[in-house]
Amino acid sequence: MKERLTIGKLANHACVNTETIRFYERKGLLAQPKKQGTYRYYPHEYITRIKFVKRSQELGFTLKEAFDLLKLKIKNQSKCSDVLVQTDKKILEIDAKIKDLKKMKKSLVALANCCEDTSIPLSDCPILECFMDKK
Amino acid sequence: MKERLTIGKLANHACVNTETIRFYERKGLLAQPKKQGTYRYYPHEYITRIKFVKRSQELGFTLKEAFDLLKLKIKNQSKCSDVLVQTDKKILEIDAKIKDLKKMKKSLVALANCCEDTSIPLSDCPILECFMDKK
DNA sequence: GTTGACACCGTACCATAGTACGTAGTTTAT
DNA sequence: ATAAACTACGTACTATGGTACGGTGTCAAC
Repeated sequence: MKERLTIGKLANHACVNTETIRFYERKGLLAQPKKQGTYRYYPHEYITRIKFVKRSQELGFTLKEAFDLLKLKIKNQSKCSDVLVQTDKKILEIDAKIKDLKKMKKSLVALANCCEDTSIPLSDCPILECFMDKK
Repeated sequence: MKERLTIGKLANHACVNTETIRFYERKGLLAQPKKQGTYRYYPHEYITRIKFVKRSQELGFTLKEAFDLLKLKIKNQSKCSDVLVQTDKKILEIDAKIKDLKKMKKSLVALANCCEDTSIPLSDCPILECFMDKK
C-alpha cells in the first residue's frame, strides 16, 4: 500500500525542501492538490515531476522552461517536435556559451604568459585589449 | 579636447544605464571619482572598464568575478605572482564551466536523438524519459 | 535669464530561485 | 494522553544584477 504523500514526504522523495514545493505552488507552476481535511496529499507522480524539473534545471533550463517541458510531457496531445524545438534552442545556447568561454580562456592564457615574463611591466599587459578584441 | 564625462555620458559611451553605474558604485565595485563642485566627472578609461565588465558577464562571469578580472589589469603595482595565481584560478574555472556545458549538451543531444520521427505523439515518445535516465 | 535636461541621493521595486520563521492547528508515536 | 513532529499559511529575508522614481539642485544652450 502506498503511503499518503504529505508535503514533507514528497519533498524527501523528490530531494527538495518543503519550502521549494510551496514556492512552486505559489508561483502557479505546480498544482496544489485539494485538502483532504486539513492537510494536502500529493499524487505519487509528483515525485517524478519535481525530479524532472530539477534535472531540467541541471541541464541548463530555467525553472519556467523546466515546467514548460513538464507540461509538454503531461499533455498527451503534444508532439515530440515541440520538445525538440526547445532542446535544439538550448543546444545552440550552450554552443554559443562554450565558444565564448574558449575565447575568454585564450585571453586569460595570454595574460598568464605575459605575466610569466617578469621583466614586462604589468602596465603593459594587454589583458583589457585582449578581452575586448577577441569578440 | 576630451569632453568631461558626467555619469550620463559615461553610461552612453559604455552602453549601460546610469543606474547601473550607480549600482556598481554602491556595491563598492567601481570607485566613485571625487566631486568637482557638485558633479562627478569620470576618467575616460572608465568607458573601457565598464565595457570589459559587461563583456566578462556575457562570457558567464559573475559581476564580482568580472571586477576581479578587471583588477588584474588595474592593480599593476601588485606582484606578478599574485596575478598569475588569479589568472590560473580563472582558467580552471573556465575549464570547469566548459566541461559542465559539454556534459549538458551531450545529454541534450542524446535527448534530441531519442526521437527522430516528429509525428509520434509525445505519450509514445521516449524523449522525456531519456531526460530522467541519462544522468 | 529662463527652461529643459541632467546630476545627486535615498529608497523602493523588478525578476530569478529559493529559504527561513512564527503562529496555530493536527497527526503520530510512545 | 501527552509530547514530538509535522502541516498550513503568511510574511520576511537571502543572493544576484540591476531598474525606477521622487525630490532637489545645477548646468548649459538658446
